[in-house]
Parts: sequence; C-alpha cells; structure tokens
Amino acid sequence: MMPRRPEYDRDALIARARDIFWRQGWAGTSLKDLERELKLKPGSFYAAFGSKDALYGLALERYAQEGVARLRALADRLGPLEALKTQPRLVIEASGAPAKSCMLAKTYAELQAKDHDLAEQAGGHMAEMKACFADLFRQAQEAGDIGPDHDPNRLATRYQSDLLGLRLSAERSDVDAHEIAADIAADIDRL
Amino acid sequence: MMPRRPEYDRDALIARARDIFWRQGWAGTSLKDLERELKLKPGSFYAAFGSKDALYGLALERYAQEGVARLRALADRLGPLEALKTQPRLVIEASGAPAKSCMLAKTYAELQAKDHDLAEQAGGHMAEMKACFADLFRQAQEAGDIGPDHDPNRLATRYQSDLLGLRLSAERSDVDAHEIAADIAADIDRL
DNA sequence: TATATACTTGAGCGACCGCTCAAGAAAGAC
DNA sequence: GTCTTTCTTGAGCGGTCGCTCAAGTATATA
Repeated sequence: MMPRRPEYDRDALIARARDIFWRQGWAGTSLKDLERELKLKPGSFYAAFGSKDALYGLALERYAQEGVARLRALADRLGPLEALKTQPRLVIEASGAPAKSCMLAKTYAELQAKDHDLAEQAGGHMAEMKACFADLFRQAQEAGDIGPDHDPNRLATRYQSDLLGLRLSAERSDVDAHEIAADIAADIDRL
Repeated sequence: MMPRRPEYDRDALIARARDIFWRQGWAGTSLKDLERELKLKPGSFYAAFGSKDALYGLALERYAQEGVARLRALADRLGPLEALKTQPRLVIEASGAPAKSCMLAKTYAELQAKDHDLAEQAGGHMAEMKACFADLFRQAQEAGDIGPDHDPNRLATRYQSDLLGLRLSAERSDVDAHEIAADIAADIDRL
C-alpha cells in the first residue's frame, strides 16, 4: 500500500533556497520568501526540511561542495597554477550567480557574533576551501612554477583573503573588480 | 521657563550604538538590545533618535568619520607610504574594537540586496575611504616612494579590497591575520 | 512657590516572525 | 472500488519585531 510521492524535486529546491539565502542572507530571508519562491506551503516546507536553519545548512553544504568541485575541475583542466590565476576572474564573472560575494563569508560575518551553528559550519567550509588552495599552491611549487621559498599554507591564507575582498568589492558599482582580479593573478606570477 | 535637560550623553550613546551594530549587524540588533545597552526606554529612544534606522545611520556616519580621521592622523605622523603599510596591522590589532571586520562592508553586504538606504550610505563611505587611499598612494608616488608607472586609483582599489579581505579573515580563528597584514605591507614595498 | 516645559516610563499596538497541526486530496496496494 | 499511507493546504499559534503615546516626574524660569 504505497502512497503518493512528493510533487517537488528536493535537490532543486535546495539549490533555489541556496540562491535566495546567498543573495539575501539569513535574517534577510523570511519563511514567506521561501514559501513564495519554492512554492511550498508551510506544512510541506517543514515536512521537507524541518526548519529554516536546517534548510540553510543544506544550502550551505551544497554551496561549499560545488565550490570545491568547481575548483578541482578547473585545476584538472588547467593545472594548479593556471587554476589559481583564473579563479579570481571566474568568480566575479559567474553570470548565473545570485551574488558576487561568497556565501560562506556572508554567513560567517552575519552570524558569528551570535555564535550560531551556521557560522561555525560556514567557517569550517572556509577552512576546507583554504586547504584546497594550499594543495594547489603546493602542487604548483612541486611543479617548479613557484619558488621553493614559499609556504603554501601562507600563500593560501593570503590568496583566500584576497578572494574574499575581491568578491565583496565586486558587489560595488564604483569598483572595477576585473582590475583587482588581474592584479591578484599577476601577484601569483611573481611568486 | 526652561525645563529639565536629558540625562544621557547623546554622543556617547551613538558611539555605543555603533559598537553594538558593528558587532551584531542591522537585523541582528533589536530595539530590546539597544534599550538594554543604552539604558533607554522606548519613549526616550524614539525621542532621541527617531528610529532604529536613523540611529544606525548616525552610527555609520560616526564610524566612517573616525576611520578617515584615524588614517589622516596616521599619515600625518608617518607619511603616506608608512601609513599605508602600517594600517593593515593597526586595523586588526585594534583591541578596543567590537569586531575586526569593517562595519561599512558588513552593512553593505547585509543590506545591499534589499536596496536599503543604509547600504547606499555605507557604499558612499567606502568610496570616500577609497579616495583617501588613492590620495596617499598619489602622495607616496610624488615623493618617489612608489614607481611612476602605477595608477594611484588602481592601487587604492586593490588595497581597499585587500583590507576588506584581511579584516574579514581576522575574525576567523584558523587564520593568522598578522601574516596576511605583513604580506599586504610587503606588497606595497615592492611597488 | 507656582508654572511651563521637557524628559522618563512602560503598557501595549499592529505586523510579522518561525512554526504547528488537523483536515482534505491524491496515489499505490489489494 | 476500498483502504492505507503520504503529501498538500492554510488557518492560526505564541512570540518578537519596531514603534507609539498618555501619564508621571524632574527642572529652570518667573
């Protein structure tokens, strides 16, 4: 006696929620917003996701996972050094994205003062991302593309910081983000 | 027939409100929070400031104005180049500050998607700050401390972006912000 | 001291918040 | 068709939001 199946595509809903949260932030997104955009009544929403925070967590997870995957794919295609040099430009040109700035950073900045679990989760993902960058710098160093007297972890820390600044700057209309991206890439060439 | 004077120091209240907003953000700060921290009942609060947003605006104004003043003072004391090299370290070492990250950037990031007036105000102040940086770079260039083949405006844009990234990174426990600050200062030396 | 003028107080407004749950609708098993 | 199970629906809960306002209180003038 199997009953009816849900009418929605859960994965697609998470992706849409991610875009809304990404753009509007945690406090800036109400359940009304989600219900309207996801076309879910409150009952279905809570049956599917449990709570607003739980959905935000899923959205963050998805965001981080896709970010890592995209970077790895880029490195596979271009090699570590070129990937690191290309990433700044790619990240501000992503035309389909709901925002230029990083969702992990926005989440962390918004919720850290509250010691919210989601801030901790975002921070963890930023650490993962930093580790990815460090990996690529290390590979580039082993390939001889970067001088041996550099610490890959330190390069990664600086690089991630630059990327966060770039992506925040890219939201501003009075800033030419492409110049910044080009300068970041140029810095890598000088290593 | 002059009546009683207010019991509070308006300027001090604005400074305290700035610290609360800076740490907790716009949505993250409720009137209850403000009433408790400023020791004002709702009636006095609204008599003094008109609205939460109005107080936030005053706090932003104060924040921006003090930021510019601090930078100018630093430049007067150390000269333009040294000021630019020192600022990154100072900004993450400010021990009395309620947060490492920039209140203008946090405000902009939180409210831009809503097209909130406060986001526009914050963006304007960031532009002013960028102009300050450009001024210092130009002065350093005229003094011969920086090669003549650099555009001060472009340097300022990159510098501000780096500073935003640094200050956001400085909130994280898994990041050594001093390393980043030192690297940013080192970049300036290579110009 | 009497009066006019402000400041202080706090109950409480309407709106919205995240969320619950009982009732109705749909679909596979028999 | 009938039954069972799940999904869908939407009214509405308790709570908090930003904010108002009338009553009470303190102070400088006259």
